[in-house]
Amino acid sequence: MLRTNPAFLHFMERFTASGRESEAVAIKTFTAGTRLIRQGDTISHVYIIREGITKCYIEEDNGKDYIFEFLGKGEITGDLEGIRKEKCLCNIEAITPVTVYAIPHTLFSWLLLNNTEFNGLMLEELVIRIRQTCIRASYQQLYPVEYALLRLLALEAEQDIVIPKKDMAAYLGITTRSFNRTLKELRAKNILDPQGMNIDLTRKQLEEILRRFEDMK
Amino acid sequence: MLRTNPAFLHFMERFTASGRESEAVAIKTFTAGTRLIRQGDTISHVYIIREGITKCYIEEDNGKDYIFEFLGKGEITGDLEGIRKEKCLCNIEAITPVTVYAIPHTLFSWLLLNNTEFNGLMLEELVIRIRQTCIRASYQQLYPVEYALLRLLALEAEQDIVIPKKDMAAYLGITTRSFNRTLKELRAKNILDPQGMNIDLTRKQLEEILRRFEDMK
DNA sequence: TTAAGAGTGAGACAAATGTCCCGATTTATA
DNA sequence: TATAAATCGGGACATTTGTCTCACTCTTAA
Repeated sequence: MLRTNPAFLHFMERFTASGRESEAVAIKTFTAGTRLIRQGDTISHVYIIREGITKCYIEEDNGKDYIFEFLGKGEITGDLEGIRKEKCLCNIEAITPVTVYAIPHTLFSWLLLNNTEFNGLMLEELVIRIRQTCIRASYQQLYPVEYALLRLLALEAEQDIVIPKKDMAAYLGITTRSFNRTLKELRAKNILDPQGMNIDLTRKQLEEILRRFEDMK
Repeated sequence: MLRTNPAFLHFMERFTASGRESEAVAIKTFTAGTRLIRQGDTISHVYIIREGITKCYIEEDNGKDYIFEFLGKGEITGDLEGIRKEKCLCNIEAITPVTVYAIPHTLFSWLLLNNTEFNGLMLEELVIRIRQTCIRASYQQLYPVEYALLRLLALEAEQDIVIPKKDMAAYLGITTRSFNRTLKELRAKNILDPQGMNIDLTRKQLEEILRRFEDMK
């Protein structure tokens, strides 16, 4: 849900500290609500998030949004477009103030080709992304919304972040109305029986979720 | 829908023809219905499809299947597990007789590290896979089934292949009942050949249909 | 302090999808 | 060929999700 990549971040810290080719790397900041990348645009840089949280989403022609992931420290964006020169697939929007390393495509390609460590990190990142995207797509298609919602709440509690309802709904691919309804049903049922839901919830997570329910009242 | 990767296939043809390290590459065959890879297993080889069509799908605990893609010539599978040593994410099942190049993980890793062309092909493949998975997940979540189904039929017609209904439904993440119902509705709207599943439309006609649907909004 | 406006939650209804089941058709087998 | 078994399409109903709307709260500005 909120993905991070400490290894990538660490690499960039070392790389920028070591002068030389790293001069091309700029640091950019974005205020909350700004888009780092706009769907359909052609871009010339890859970003690696140094600080802050963004959402990665597609806007469909019918006006609906689908959020793929929330990206935090060390996550890379614009990489798909850096590898295959195509138009941007998703929007990347800052939901907190964000700082990034901006890497020009030329340097990005050079790193992929000449820096084994960077190349390996990139491969791993892509693999993780595919796995998570597949797991989520399947889960959301084949289980009732109630399950997916509960799982999302658990993740949110676990990572100790707060995501606006609108964004949660967009992440689940449902309307806020459905989101509210399901939330209400979960409350009414006193939720529990996580085992029946096939979700591993710790007592701590459950308590956190319940606490948040109270706040939502 | 049916993905292929001619560049990968071509690489393998050249590679196996050139002796040397390629001795480790074996050719395996599978009859229709057999699984090349079983979800949850630990594997030691990566496969590149030389001939035939497979389906790549997750089986959820509730017994439902979700098909991600149909994979044909030149597509690679087991690569995620070759890059990060994890248990298999998906099942890969032959739906026609299939022949593959079986590459041991040791050689696969070696190629990634030492063969720039192979590394590049792998990166591109992963990028394409992410793009397609994202586009589809979003589309299927945010548009009515009718749209997704029609699009699927168009793809099927375009690629001139026949996919069993059960698999089509699993690809769309719906039941066969829903699939049949939607099909019937499309027919009632004179969108499809009333004969049944066999689509008798040219590419051009299908495009016209899609355009009309856009207008219907 | 009040009034207009934005944002939010939920009721009522509509539409979409799943579940259960039966009868028709096809396939397999004696 | 005849009969049993399996498969398939679709009707009827239940459940889920979306749409529209309104009432309520919370600002903000006069």
